[in-house]
Amino acid sequence: RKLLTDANIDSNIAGIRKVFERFLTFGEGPSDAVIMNNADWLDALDYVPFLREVGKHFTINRMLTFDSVKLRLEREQPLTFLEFNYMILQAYDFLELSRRAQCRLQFGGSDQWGNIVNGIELCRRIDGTEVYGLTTPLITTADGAKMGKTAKGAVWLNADQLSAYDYWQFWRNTADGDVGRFLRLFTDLPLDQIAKLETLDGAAINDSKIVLATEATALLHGREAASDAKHTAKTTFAGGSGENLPTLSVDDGMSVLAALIGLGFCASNGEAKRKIAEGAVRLDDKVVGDPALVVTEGKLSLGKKKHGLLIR
RNA sequence: GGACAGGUGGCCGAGUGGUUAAAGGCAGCAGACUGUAAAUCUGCCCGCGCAAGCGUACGCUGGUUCGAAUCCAGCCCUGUCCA
Repeated sequence: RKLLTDANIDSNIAGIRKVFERFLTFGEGPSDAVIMNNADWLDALDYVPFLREVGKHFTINRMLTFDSVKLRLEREQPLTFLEFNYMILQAYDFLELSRRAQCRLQFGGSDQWGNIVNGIELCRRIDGTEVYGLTTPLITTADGAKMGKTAKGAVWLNADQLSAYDYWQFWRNTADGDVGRFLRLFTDLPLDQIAKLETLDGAAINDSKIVLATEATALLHGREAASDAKHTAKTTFAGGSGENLPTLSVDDGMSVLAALIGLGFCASNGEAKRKIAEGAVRLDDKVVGDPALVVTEGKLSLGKKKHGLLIR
């Protein structure tokens, strides 16, 4: 595991906060959310007192039984003492959170189960407080892959990394078999409505995917951005040019290659040329065959899904 | 500190002097088929160039050689075992 610098950590905290602000209210009110930094207590720890007060509650025997440790050892992969301690520190975090902020529930992916359970035990043993854990299964797609990959890499929640339109497209391209499950997990729609949506099959399931995309996008980016994305997709895929597509203002004499790069569709001239040779590039729905073509304005497309507007 | 093994393209992994911009797999992109799905098939997959070609690249720095990912030296890092 890579060690992060303080500056990295600060920017990560800021990024996480930005995303969570979509869903939570941060502030001073009784039910408002707070972000706490475990460096506040971990940095101040004295090793020996920590071992005496916290370390005595952990047996190696028990730590070795947790999957995170057991699997590493079974595979004969190295596990440093630093990493081995991670479980104890996360348990201690729960204790501190329960003390400082009356935190009672720790929520995480199922891979965090061991860490969470250890925190629960520690709170009970040291303070006698009763705290709880809740884990969710790791979400995989119908074909068994971990979620988190999309056409452009990770599914970023931050709009700077992935626009609302691209986020909408991610959900729009959900595999058929995932639609019902994802509607339940990632939207707030009533369950009876979801039950209806997931009975659609064949081409009709596309309507369910549009609902999924719009609802999921509305939660993260707002209802308006979701509607815009839906509208853009509709006009774009119906053959017209949606007005919310990424745009690029073209300079005089700009080549189609430069335009493809400018829109972020291709990483290099070489890639852009290859795509043209493959017949993947279209300008106003007409295939572009000449890499030297000078573009002025219109809708530039790479493949079926990537579209951008060229403006003067 | 010692012995051994290893560090190759986003990842895994082959390659032990020229035919190596580097096998194969995964991931990714595109084309066909479709429903903006899945599966399948096909092509692509370091950069620049229309091209011939050029430039970079196999942990780092030097060296040997006409020629090095491949050989040599030193260093750094990782792992296993010993102290």
